[in-house]
Amino acid sequence: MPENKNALTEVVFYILLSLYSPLHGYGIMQNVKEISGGRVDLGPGTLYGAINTTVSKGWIQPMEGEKNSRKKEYQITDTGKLIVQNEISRLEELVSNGKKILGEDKR
Amino acid sequence: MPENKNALTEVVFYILLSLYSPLHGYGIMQNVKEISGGRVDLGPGTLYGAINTTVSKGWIQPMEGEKNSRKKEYQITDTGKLIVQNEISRLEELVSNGKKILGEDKR
DNA sequence: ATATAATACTACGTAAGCCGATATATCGAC
DNA sequence: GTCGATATATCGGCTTACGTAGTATTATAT
Repeated sequence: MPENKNALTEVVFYILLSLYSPLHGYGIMQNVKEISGGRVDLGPGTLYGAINTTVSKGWIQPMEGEKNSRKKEYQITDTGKLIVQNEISRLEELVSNGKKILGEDKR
Repeated sequence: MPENKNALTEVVFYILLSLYSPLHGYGIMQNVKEISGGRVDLGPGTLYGAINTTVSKGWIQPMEGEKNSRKKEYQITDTGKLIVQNEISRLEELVSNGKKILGEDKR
């Protein structure tokens, strides 16, 4: 059976990147928009949906304690870091394959 | 309104790359598998579905003539080449953002 | 001759992703 | 004291992508 089951969406990728430092949902929304140069702009449905699926996959986790604030913080897990590294490798493969073809096309 | 409508799927990206030289459907299937190192393996539904959507978007087009063979060849259009270039830029942005965060994390 | 590979294509189902709307609550500024 | 920004969360629906299975024809190998 064909199995292409590794690609992350841009949304998930940026959420994972954002959580290398602990951050709460709303902060993720802002941070993703900022580091993507405004290109990736999350609505609440997208954001909290993605948070839930990544939590249930064990890629991020809510932080302990923190009862004093209404902010709910998350951080990336070791599994999540692995996923990010694999994704970067995959992306680099795409870029390198793409550039190879583009180079041949120029000449 | 938020609009994150630029990301290509791996399947479409590799199909576009394959068509920098004219190629028929079945050949695309084999070529994609080869240049992706076996990672991307298309079934017929996926392949011809993607061919149809990219044709209707004007990213690829069937080649003229060629009545002698039952092979139906396609090639990438100028629009398609633009799409590929934008996609590579987008991918490079992801990689560079990713590596920046990873670098900070190591130290 | 016949089986197998090459080649093209459709129909259908399912899952995932993303988004808008909506609800609710608090904080700070003016 | 009111309004905009901050903050969390759910629901329902739309769209797209992908895969499986099937149909059909022709070329090639044995």
